[in-house]
Amino acid sequence: MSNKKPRVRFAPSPTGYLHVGGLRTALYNYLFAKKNGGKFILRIEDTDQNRFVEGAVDNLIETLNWVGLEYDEGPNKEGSVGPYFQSERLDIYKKHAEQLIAHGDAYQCFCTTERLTELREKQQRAKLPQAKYDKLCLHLSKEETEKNLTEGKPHIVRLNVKGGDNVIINDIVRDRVEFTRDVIDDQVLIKTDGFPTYHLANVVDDYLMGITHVIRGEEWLTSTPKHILLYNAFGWELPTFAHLPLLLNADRSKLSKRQGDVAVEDYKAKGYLKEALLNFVALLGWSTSENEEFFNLDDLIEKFSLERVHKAGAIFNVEKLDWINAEHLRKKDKSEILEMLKVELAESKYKDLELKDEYLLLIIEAMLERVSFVKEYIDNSPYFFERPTSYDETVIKKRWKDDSVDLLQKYIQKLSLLDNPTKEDFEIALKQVAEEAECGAGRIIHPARVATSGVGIGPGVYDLLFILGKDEVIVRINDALKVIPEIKERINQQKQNT
RNA sequence: GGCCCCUUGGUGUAAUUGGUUAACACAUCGCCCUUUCAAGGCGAAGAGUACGGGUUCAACUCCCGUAGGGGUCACCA
Repeated sequence: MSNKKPRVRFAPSPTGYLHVGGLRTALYNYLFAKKNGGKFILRIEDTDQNRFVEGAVDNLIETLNWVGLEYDEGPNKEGSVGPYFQSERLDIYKKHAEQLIAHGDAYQCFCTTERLTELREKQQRAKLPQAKYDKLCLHLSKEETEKNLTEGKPHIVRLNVKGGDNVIINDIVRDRVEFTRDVIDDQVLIKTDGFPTYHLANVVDDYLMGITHVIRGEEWLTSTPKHILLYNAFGWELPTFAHLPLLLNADRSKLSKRQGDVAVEDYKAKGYLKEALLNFVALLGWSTSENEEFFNLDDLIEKFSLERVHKAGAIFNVEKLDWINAEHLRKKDKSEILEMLKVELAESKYKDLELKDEYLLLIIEAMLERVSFVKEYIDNSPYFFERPTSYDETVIKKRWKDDSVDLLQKYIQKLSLLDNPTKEDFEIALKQVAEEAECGAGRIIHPARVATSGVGIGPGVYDLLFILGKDEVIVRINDALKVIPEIKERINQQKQNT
C-alpha cells in the first residue's frame, strides 16, 4: 500500500452525539488523509439495533460539518464503495460469514444466552485466567448443524480461533504489540438477529472500502488480533494500524460524561469556536518538534504526522481550551466577530434591540482584549445594551467620595455644551473639570464609570463614554446621582454599626 | 484476576533519537504598563524525567525488574 493514496475512515456508531474523543479521532484521520492527498470516509456503524437513536446520524453529520471536517465519501455523498451505513450492507456480511464457515474459519453456534452466562460464571468461579467460549458448537456434526438450521433454531456465527503463531500488530503509534492466540476468544461475528458485530463488519468494510490506514482509539487495541485473524482468514492484506491514546478525565480515567462535558455540541453551546476545539484536541496526543501551539486547520494539515502521535493518554484540560479559544477569537476579523455577536444577541434578552453595526463594532474594538468568548461581549458588558440596573457596592465603597456628585454634575454640564464629542473630547472635558476642581482625574473617572456602567471594570472610560454617547451618558449619570449617594450613605451607616 | 498499553513540573507537550543548567505553553504568584479590568511585557515558583537495578566515559533516551495508572476481556461499538 506504499504507493497508493491513503484512504482512511471515521466510523462512529450513532449513539446521539459526537464525543470529543471521537472528534480527535476524526480529526487525525482527516489530517492524515489531507496531508497525504488521500480520502477521508465517513462510515456509520449502526449494527446494534438496541442502540438505535433517532436523529443521531443527522446530528453527527451536522456536528462534523460545523467543525469543518468534510468527508470525501459517506452518507449523502456516495462514492463507489457504498452504502456507508452498515445496516444497509447486511447481505455483504452474510456472504462473507458464509465464506468463512465454508473454509472452517467460522462456525454456527446454537448455544443459548443462558448457557453462555452459566459457562462464563463457572469459569469465573473456577478462577480461570479468562472467560472464553468453550467451542461446544464447533464440534457439532454436519448433520446436527443442518438439522438445527432447518428447524430454524436461533444461532450466531463465531470466529474459529485455531492454534498457531502469536498474532502481531504493527502499529504506527505503538510499534509492535504481540498476543498469544489463547487469549483470543471465538468472537461472535453474526448475531442472532442477522446483524454483524463490529469485528466482522469493520474488517469486511475496511477491506471492501479500500481503507489503507485504520486510525482509531486505543480501546480497540486488544480486539485488533481478532481483526487480524479475520484478514488472514479472508486472505486479505492488512491495513496499517494506528491506535491513538485515550482522552482522560482529571483522575486519569477514560473521559466520561460524569466528569464534565463530553459532547462536541456541549462545547459549541458554551460558545467555543470550532477552530479552538480542533486546535486543542489536536494537541492532545500530538505535537510538532517545535512544540508550537496555535494552529488553524490548514496549519494542522501541513504539519500533521502519525509518527508524532504519542502513546500516553491525555487529560482534557478545559483551562487550556479556554486560552486557545481566546487566542483564536482575538485573531479573528472584527467583521466575523460582528456576525457572531449578532447571532449571540439574537439569542439573548437583547434580541429586540436595534443596534447598528458601527455601534457593535465599537464595542468589539473596546472589549476585544477582555473577552475569551463571543458571548462575553454581552455578559461582561451588559451596560452597552441596557442601563445599569444596580451599582456595584464594593466599587462605590472604594471610589465614591463626598465630592463625586459635584464633580459628575460639573462634568455633564460641560458635556452638554459639546457638539458630537469625540472620544478625545470626553477626555479633555473630564480633565478640565478635574483641573478646575484641583483634583486628580481618577476622582472623576471612577465615579463616572460606576455611574454609567454600574460596575468598576471594563474598557477605558473614554471608550465607554464615547460608545454610549453624550446624551446617554448624561441620562445615566443623572439617574445614578439619584441613587448612588443613598447607597453610599447606607454603606457608611453599616460601617459605623459594626 | 488474565491479557495489552502507558509513566517528563498541577495540566498539555519538547528534548538534534546516548552528551542541554531538562525547554515551551496553560494554570499559579509577583512586578511593569493602564488611575479600572483585561491583554501585553518581564520575572518567580514548580519536574531532575514513577521507583530500583544494570549497560556506558555519559541515560529522559538502551536492557531487566518493581510499582502505579489506564484499556480490554458482550449476540455494544
